[in-house]
Amino acid sequence: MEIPSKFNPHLVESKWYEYWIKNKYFNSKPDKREPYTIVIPPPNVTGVLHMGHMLNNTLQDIIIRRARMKGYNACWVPGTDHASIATEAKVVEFLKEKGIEKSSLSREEFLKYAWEWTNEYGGIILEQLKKLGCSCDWERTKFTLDKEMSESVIKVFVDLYEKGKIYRGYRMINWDPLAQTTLSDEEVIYQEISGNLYHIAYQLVGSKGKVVIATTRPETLLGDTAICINPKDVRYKHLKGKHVFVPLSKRKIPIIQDDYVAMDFGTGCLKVTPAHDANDKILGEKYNLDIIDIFNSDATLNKNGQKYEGLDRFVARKNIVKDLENEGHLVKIESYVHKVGTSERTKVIIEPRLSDQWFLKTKDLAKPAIKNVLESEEIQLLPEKFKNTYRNWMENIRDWNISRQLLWGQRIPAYYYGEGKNDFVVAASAKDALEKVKKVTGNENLTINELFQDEDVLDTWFSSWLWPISVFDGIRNPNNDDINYYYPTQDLVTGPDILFFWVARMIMSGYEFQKERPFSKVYLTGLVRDKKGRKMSKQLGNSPNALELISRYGADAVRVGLMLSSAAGNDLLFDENLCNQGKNFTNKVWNAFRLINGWKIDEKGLASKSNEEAIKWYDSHFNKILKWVNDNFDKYRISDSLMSIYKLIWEDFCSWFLEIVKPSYGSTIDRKSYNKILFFFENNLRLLHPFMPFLSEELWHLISKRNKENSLTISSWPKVKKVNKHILERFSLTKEIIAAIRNFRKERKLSFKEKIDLYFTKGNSNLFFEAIIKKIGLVEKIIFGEAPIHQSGGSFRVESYEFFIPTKFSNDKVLEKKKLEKELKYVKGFLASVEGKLSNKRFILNAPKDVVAMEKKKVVDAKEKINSIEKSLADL
RNA sequence: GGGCGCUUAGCUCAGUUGGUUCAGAGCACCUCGUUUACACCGAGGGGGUCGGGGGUUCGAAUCCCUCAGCGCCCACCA
Repeated sequence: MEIPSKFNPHLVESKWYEYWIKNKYFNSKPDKREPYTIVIPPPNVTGVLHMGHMLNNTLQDIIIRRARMKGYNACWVPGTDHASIATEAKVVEFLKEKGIEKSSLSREEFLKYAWEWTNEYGGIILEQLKKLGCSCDWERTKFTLDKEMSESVIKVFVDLYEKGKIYRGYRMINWDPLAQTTLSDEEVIYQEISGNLYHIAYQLVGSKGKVVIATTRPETLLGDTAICINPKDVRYKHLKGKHVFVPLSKRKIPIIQDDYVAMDFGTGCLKVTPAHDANDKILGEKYNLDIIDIFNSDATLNKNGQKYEGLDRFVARKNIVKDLENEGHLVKIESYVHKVGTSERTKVIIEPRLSDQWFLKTKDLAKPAIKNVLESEEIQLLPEKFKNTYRNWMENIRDWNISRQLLWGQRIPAYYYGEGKNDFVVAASAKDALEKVKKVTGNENLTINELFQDEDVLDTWFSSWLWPISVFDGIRNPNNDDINYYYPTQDLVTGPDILFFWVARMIMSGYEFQKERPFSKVYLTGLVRDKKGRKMSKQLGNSPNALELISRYGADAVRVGLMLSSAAGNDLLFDENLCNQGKNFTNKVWNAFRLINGWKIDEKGLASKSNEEAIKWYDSHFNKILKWVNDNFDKYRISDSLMSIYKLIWEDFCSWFLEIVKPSYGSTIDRKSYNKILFFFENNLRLLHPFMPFLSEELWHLISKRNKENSLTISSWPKVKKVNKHILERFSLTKEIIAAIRNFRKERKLSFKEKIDLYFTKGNSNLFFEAIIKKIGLVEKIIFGEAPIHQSGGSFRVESYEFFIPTKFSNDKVLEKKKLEKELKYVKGFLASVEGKLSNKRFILNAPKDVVAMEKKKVVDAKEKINSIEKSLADL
């Protein structure tokens, strides 16, 4: 059988993925086994795979594949999120290209287009996850706008409303003028911009005096309904009770006093615009000021904007500033850096706006979510540092604005029946609503057509906060088999950027609706950045195409590349070199197989001594590493786990073990050793499988013919067996001796092919593996006893043992002398420092006994070594 | 403005309660090697005193203080 020297991922990836799917290895049904559940953070239905997804989903796949191998009933639920604002924006754009304006469509027409679009372009990302090798139970795929999912959302809304936790309020909200919707506070990103602070003079009514205020938003003066000063401000005592004219307008507005105004900022006078600033709104309520809204929903000025009506807010600002200047109102313009809220989705500057919105009270919901993360640690955040961030947000949580002025989403189930603002009922369906309205109004003749459902839809997060419950239909159908079996889930793997949007809210909903935590561990990944540390973004064009990466390096290599340096919570500086390292590794493993596969087996032959020794060692060593790997997995130190496996296979298995057991040219290997080697190789593949599912599965089947029940995907994770410490110590000394021999050859320019004799001046063969040293070190004879000092040659020391190798070179003595002297100097210095420590009485008195004993042993060892070196020097 | 975190080899990072093997790993680098698994390889090697300063201690990368730099989260100062 000819096997190419390079692993070709393209030939195996789709083959095995189809095989896994065909055999339903990823599918899960409740059974007697213990469940291990992960719900995917549903990507945006219109999204395409990017590096963040790759990182995130590789981690989940590693965790779930290992759980599956460990015998759990592993269930990874995939799905997508309707992402109302982002998707709607895409659909709007798409329609625009076809010449259709959203405003020209009815709700039904728009939704029809949106669904068509979603069905055509949505869900691509799930197909891409398959390319990565993700072992999701695809039969459980959910979409947050699926009928059942939406019904759950509506049920929860009605439920919370009836509990009095949802209310309608006329509030100052964050308005996105581009998307034409409100945003929750969390969706607003504050960005520092350099703007101007305009100092504007307002003319006092009935006097010649002026009042100068400072503002960053001069255009809003058209909505001013007061000027406010601090009552303690002596500079402005004379203004009390006066009025001013609003510049560019004939309106008179009062001067009010409130200690909210900071005397040391700006001029100490504040213009008050209750319609366009949250704090001004508070002042407005306190002093019963008028509210003048000057903006349309797209942030152009409305009729209150007078002659500026129809202009965009920023155009209006320019014009107004110019006019203020012309009319002598503009005192000065200072450049000023301040923070401005922008929309997370559309990036435009947020406009504070007063409007009717739906809110969810969160204070009570937050209580169990605080307690169980911060106190009982029923839910653990990894890494722990995020607990602080979480606390900070949770303890200052504000009510959640859950309504959005969009079409793509679950429509708010509030039905209006009258003219009044509060003439509405909340019900799961129009039919239920009608019944409720009849009850409320006593009007039995009402029909459904007379009810008007609220135009708004719910925030997307109001459906995704139910995700761990709703994917198992636990809201509509409590106590069904799935929810009882799979909930609570085990791990959630996601980015810290949605800790509040999503994670915290899932925790709240979990305790509220399921009375139980939604998951026990939250693994927060870092951001994927480029190697210069910049965020990956479309604008910068620094994000590699994920699929292209997979096709270039192979999925396994990319997975390994991503995992090689990604501790939880740490940003990952992604460099394609990492993929290359992953690819090299796949090739290394591949070639290890080729090597073993090429050996001729002697069915009757006996195992050589070196084979026996090597097998004993690898058996113990593997278990030592396995334990370490398991520990790291348990601590969610996934990249450390991988690194241990990487070194185990590359260094220990390939560079040491295989080199030892490799039959010399033309000879054979005995059956017993060979079987052991295959057994070890298989165990290596088991450890590798969560990280490199394709390569490992391919090799698993190449090693021997397997039936369906024997796929690596559903095989078992190795159990830790006993480790023989003595054997490990012997091998470690063996390695050191071999390294010393190699060094010796290199120093003396002695060929690596030439056999040597090795004198071991004391001790016995129990200290190391003789046969291995002979084979790997190319040693003809190992002689226990005094070195033949009359011969030319050289000595070396490993730990406190001394070795001697005779050579034919006459110049060896010079070399040897130099080397010995150098070594002597070092050991003497070392001895001096240890003795210094020991002569310190306080050290002897205070340090633990074993530490002191250790130091004393160091002295003895060092002295012995000095003796040995001095003797060698004398003998030269 | 408040809170949190980080600063260890050229790069990315480990260093659990201060004390054997505490100064480590991977990559990169240098030297040597056409050994029939792999040059996407093998063998060997150099490199940091742990951001600066101060302190506690017999002993500190590890604890405390301070300074500097970086990052994150929260917050309405116009």
